Amino acid sequence: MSTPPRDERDYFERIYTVTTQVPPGQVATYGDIAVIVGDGCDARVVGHALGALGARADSVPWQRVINRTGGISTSGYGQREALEAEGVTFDERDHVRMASHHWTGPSETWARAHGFQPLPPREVKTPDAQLKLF
DNA sequence: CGCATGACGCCTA
DNA sequence: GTAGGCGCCATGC
Repeated sequence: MSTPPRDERDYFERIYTVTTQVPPGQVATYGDIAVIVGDGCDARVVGHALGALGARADSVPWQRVINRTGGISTSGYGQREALEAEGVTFDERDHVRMASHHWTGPSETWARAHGFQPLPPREVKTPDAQLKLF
């Protein structure tokens, strides 16, 4: 297939759909959502889409989407409060404990069924891995 | 059609 | 580890 035209630039709808898949007690980064949506989607676009939720904020768990540093990018929406209510824990720096709550992405079956892409495995930081350049 | 903005991310100092 | 700058894409005017 050359240049997947897709149906339309339903980036917003796709972003909302993927975000809804994030289970309670877990969080995903804007970049993660962008990768899952694929098709040129970018973390910036994800933030834009979530910001445009409006009344649909009640149907989409936007609170489970945070920045790559594990911090809350929003302000005045009680995002941290909502996450804590789900069991998400924060450290002293107001950062989510990603090691314990970072979403591993949708199941391969679900992703393919909806035309999305599963989240690639994250590199596990190990002391030995640093020495293994190739 | 071009400029400015934004709930981001990566690199460098 | 913290601070600043550039790049990314889509949307709105």
